Amino acid sequence: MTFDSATRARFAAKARIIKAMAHPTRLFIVDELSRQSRCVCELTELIGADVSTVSKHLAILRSAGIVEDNKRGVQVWYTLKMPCILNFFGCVEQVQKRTAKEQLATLSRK
Amino acid sequence: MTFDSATRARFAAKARIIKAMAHPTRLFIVDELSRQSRCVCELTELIGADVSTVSKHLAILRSAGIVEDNKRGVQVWYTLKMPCILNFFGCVEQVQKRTAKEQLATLSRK
DNA sequence: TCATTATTTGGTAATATCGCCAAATTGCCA
DNA sequence: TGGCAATTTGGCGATATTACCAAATAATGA
Repeated sequence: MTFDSATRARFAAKARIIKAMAHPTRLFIVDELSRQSRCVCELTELIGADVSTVSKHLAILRSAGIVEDNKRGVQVWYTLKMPCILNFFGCVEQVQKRTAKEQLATLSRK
Repeated sequence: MTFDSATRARFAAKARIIKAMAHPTRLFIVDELSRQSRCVCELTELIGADVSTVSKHLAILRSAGIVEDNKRGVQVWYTLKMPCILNFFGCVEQVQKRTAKEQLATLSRK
């Protein structure tokens, strides 16, 4: 397959969604939302960053289509909309385990 | 769960692996390697960027533990080491489909 | 050994991301 | 209506990412 501009655009669209997950704080948010919905104020409390920072992370996840917001009075509650995203964690952990195992092997070989 | 520094480090390590996937060219490489191993020269030809650029993308995937390189003479062949990474695509496509469906619904509602 | 090919590494300019502060917006209730 | 709390938006400086060019490295064969 060639990397022509249509192909490039297709991969760019997918990359945008993956990129939304590619940040420690946003991974934490997804993990947290997999257990329960949370309002911005709760997430901010848990994360310990400025509210505006948390709000922007949520906007990135929302615009990627990964989470959903809904307003209850003055609060905004966020929900994990695409739980299949959690499957990322399993593979990432496999990668980490394998890397750790190989590094051990490399060390003992010296 | 709180976002203390140990937790933060754990999520940062995972984010690093996901970030390695979060680029159109690198997604393309992973997709291509899922079909067959390729040398840098072939990938460069397919992608149509400078060799040094491709080499750096490969270094990112390699240091994340996603691909593996091995030298055959003057060429370096890359292999997909963690095929579970391909599962990302399925979920990403689900996200895209759902987003598309919702946008249609929103349009027709106007 | 010398030239050639494949790949990596160093450097740099352009661009994107991130986190905070300040200000704007929204909904609630006195 | 006025004020307060929750959230988002705008803006900015600091940092990271990306792509290219040039130069270094490595393996091959003449």
